[in-house]
Amino acid sequence: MKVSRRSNPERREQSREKILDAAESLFAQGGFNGVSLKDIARAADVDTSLLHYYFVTKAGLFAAVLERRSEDVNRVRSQSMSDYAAAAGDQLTIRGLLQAYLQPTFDFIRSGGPSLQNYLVIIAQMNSTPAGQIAGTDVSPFDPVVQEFIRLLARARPDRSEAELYWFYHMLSGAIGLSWAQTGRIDQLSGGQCRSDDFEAICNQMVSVFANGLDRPAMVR
Amino acid sequence: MKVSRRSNPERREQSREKILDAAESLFAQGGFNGVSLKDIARAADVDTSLLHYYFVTKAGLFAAVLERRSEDVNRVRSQSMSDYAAAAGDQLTIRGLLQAYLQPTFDFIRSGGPSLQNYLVIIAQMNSTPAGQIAGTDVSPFDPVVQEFIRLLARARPDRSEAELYWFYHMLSGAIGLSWAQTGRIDQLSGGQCRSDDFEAICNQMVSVFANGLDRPAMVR
DNA sequence: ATTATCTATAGATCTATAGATAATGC
DNA sequence: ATTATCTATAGATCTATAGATAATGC
Repeated sequence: MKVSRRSNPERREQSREKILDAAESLFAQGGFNGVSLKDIARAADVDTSLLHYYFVTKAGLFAAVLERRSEDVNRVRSQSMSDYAAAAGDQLTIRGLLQAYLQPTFDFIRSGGPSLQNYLVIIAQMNSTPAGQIAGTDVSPFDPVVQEFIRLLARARPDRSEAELYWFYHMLSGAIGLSWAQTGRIDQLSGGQCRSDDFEAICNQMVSVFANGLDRPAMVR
Repeated sequence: MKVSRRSNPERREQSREKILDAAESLFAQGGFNGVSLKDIARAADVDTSLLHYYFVTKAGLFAAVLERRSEDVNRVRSQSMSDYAAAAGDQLTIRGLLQAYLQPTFDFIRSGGPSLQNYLVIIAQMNSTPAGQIAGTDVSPFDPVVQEFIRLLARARPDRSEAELYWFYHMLSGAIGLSWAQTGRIDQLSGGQCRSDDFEAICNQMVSVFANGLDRPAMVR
């Protein structure tokens, strides 16, 4: 009956992933404090002590969940933006930039499956959570890419102040976060005309509204 | 030493408020599951059992916190919108509507003190939380006012589809929620050029960007 | 007499650890 | 020999309740 014979690195990797998947899914549903290690262990079909063996503490496990996917998202975004910046040269437009910033992320979500979606639900919740509510997870791993985005915005619209551009990002970020959170609220409000998981529509609408939002001269009456 | 002599209704009211204030503040900081009844009791300077006496369960206390201020916010918004609608008649503009929807809320926040701000932090967190994460608090008390807002948007822009307007609200709602949450993230990103508690700036920027966002014809290339 | 408040505690659950067992390494 | 996994349990904490005490009501 000993069909397994997985190597130790294999066992380690597979167990870690199994635990991270379960944790990701449950943290997305219940938040950091709404889920117990026992819940996660049960979902991953291992014992609680194994979570401690690999991740030491609950906060360590949560941090590992966040770490696992942040690089991928950053890479996709960063790549798309620098491609666009290179192609556009001096002809940067807000619309083009927004498209380059948003499109690949939403494409990535759709192709990334439920794990990535759970990850983004967690990110979305953290995004609207006062810093320091969850121990040791205050810094945003996306900051460098965001700063690059804002630098490019400034190149496309040199007439706007930095503060205006940061506020613009603040609003955009709110809209993105709410979209990632997939709360189903807009589905209910609209009586089914909009669906929280219709990322293509969200992305198009977002590009359109925010591009227009910044394209006009500042403070038009 | 018996200086007190407060009537029973007074004692009841004052105790309830004291507990609700403490709960509001702590729930805002830690979320529903990040705070214990003992924490709240300590902050309110009463015993845990008194929380059960007045609110029966933890979920009941949370619901009471939400209930206490929702009417005020709704009234202020509703009033401002109908005033504007009456004054503008057939000349509704997106900018005017946004102003009417956003301005009084943000004014209210500034004049409302820390309790109202704590309340809105909680609302903001719930807004980007999957429905049903916290027991018995799935319905949004703001829905009727939101629907009224969207009806007026449709009157101002009859060329837009309902779905577009709902998506527009979705984005606006994300931006509002993130602002209420006061996470301090934009402060850090902008190196202090923007402040999460500068509600006047937020409101102005929001009116400007979102008004332009919808003012142009749909799907301009 | 009734309402508000506190004391004491049950019963469940939660994170974390020590130490045993099972599998792989070579 | 080393690494992965499980058993068993400590110690803390959490929600909730039963029942006693203190204050107000009239």
